[in-house]
Amino acid sequence: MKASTNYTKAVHICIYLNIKGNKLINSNELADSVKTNPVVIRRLISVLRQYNIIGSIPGASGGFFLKKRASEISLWDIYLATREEEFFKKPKVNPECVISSNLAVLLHDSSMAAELSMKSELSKVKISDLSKDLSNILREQGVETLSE
Amino acid sequence: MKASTNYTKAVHICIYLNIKGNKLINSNELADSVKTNPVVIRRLISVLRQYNIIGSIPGASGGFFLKKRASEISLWDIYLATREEEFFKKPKVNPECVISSNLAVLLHDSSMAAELSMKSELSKVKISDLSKDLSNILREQGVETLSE
DNA sequence: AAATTTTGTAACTTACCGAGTTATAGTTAG
DNA sequence: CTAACTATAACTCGGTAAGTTACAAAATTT
Repeated sequence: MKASTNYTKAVHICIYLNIKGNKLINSNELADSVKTNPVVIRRLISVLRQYNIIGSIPGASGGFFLKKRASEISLWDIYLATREEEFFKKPKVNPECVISSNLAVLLHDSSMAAELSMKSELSKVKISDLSKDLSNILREQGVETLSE
Repeated sequence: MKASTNYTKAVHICIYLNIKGNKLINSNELADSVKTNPVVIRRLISVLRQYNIIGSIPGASGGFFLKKRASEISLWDIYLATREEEFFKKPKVNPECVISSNLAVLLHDSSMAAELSMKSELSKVKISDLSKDLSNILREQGVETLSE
């Protein structure tokens, strides 16, 4: 499996946009929240845009917004958008070894099945659910400020 | 998800040991097959040993062997042994952001569920199955030499 | 329409970490 | 006792995710 924090960052961004409502949020504000660089945000969002999860408006007072309702964006959607090409990363093939040169084929089916099995679980959870969960956590913590 | 080729390498090693039968195989031979360094092999096997998948015998004419029958080692066993601590890698927490500081909690349940959902799929496939699949592939390719 | 604010992206740099290497202590066979 | 191994610590190397700089393009503001 390929390393990446993109999944987690993408969830963060979606919850942020959801909480802020219908306002356009720019990459600077998102970068502050995620504590990273605005370019990193724009790069990640350019992928999420291809998957129709986030929309963007360029130009002065432009910014980003959820392209779908939060109840229509699942963790599986975000997983699909941010996942790496290969589920299990393969080491370089040793052509002199019959095992090595056939490993990808040998593992293909089970890898696909394993990845697909996550779909049913991750599809259950929507961004709207997580926003709600967050509200509850903050209420328990005595924090009242969520949106402003 | 954390990057690592350990899962694939571990499967390779197990198939290799299985095909070679009851002989002890040393880290040099395994390293040649996987095309890596003997230390890399020993490091990986030291983990697999903790999970009772592979055994080792030190000293002259020592080496490695499958600790269980190939039909009792599933891909899930190997996944468990070689997986990284966290299913989805988290970026560093921004304590000033209520989303960031609660993300791990928010995503915990669905991450666990997703990972566990793979169990049923990966448990189905045993090292003995893969060895058999490999034999079939090689037979189709007209290659006769598997063990020696 | 000029100035300003923002996205989009390419190109470069930095930092981290998996992988590879070196070195050495410990273990067993012969 | 020596040779052939494993076990593991400590170090280096290299690839790549992340961060940065730069600037073109787009839209708003004045």
